[in-house]
Amino acid sequence: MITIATWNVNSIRTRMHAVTKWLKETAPDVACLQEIKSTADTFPFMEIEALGYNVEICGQKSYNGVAILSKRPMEDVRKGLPGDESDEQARYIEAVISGDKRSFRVASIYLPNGNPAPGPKYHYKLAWMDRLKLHAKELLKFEEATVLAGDYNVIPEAKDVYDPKGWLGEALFMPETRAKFREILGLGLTEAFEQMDGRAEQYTFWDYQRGAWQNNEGIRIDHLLLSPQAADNIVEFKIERIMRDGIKPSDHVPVIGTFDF
DNA sequence: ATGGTCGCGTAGCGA
Repeated sequence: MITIATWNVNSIRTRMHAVTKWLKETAPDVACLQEIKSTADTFPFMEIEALGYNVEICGQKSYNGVAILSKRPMEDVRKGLPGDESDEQARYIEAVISGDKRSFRVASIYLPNGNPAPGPKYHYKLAWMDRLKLHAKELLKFEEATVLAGDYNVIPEAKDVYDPKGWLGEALFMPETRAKFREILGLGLTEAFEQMDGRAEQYTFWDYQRGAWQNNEGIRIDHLLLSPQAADNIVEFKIERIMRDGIKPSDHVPVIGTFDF
């Protein structure tokens, strides 16, 4: 079995206490991280490698930045989302990893927030989603197991937000955003979340402000999107809600899929 | 009540 996690850590250096504890206890085979807010010269490679992980990053100073940590070697590492050579924001990295039964491709995605909407930031978000759609379409042609993991900054449905009416004007929940997300799914991807026995609400983010965590005012924006070959082999899906507690938590919690790869 | 909290980096922006 292979466990693949996605977690927006909101700065790798500030989060190292929680990250090292998590890598020891949860010990995912693959961890896709977002918002590392570091470049290679400030990323804590040594500490993470000492825990048995190979590390690949697409870094940026102060903002954004994504990484893939993998217990197994990574091949065909690609940094940056294709489709716009002028885009300098570090929001995409992918790699191919061998499981016991088959190899799989995994991506760590930090989709733009897009607020305020409308405006240039929202335009950038939608354009970025168009590029992701094009790239996902290319990846699906391989007909291989593919897991597109990350902070999508998309609330798919009303059930995924504590106050749907209050969020209608937000870039994360606007009809055009959700329609674009559905377009991407429409290529033939499925959400790993659909594997859950969906009783209670299942949020992945709670704002630091206004006691959002204490009041369970959360949203579900961290997703695992699966190619058919990955969806056929998922055996478990978990949201590590408990990670929102503790010392200096990220505002996001890890989301983890287990695959028979 | 136009607030509140983080992180980066040391002012003010991004989320």
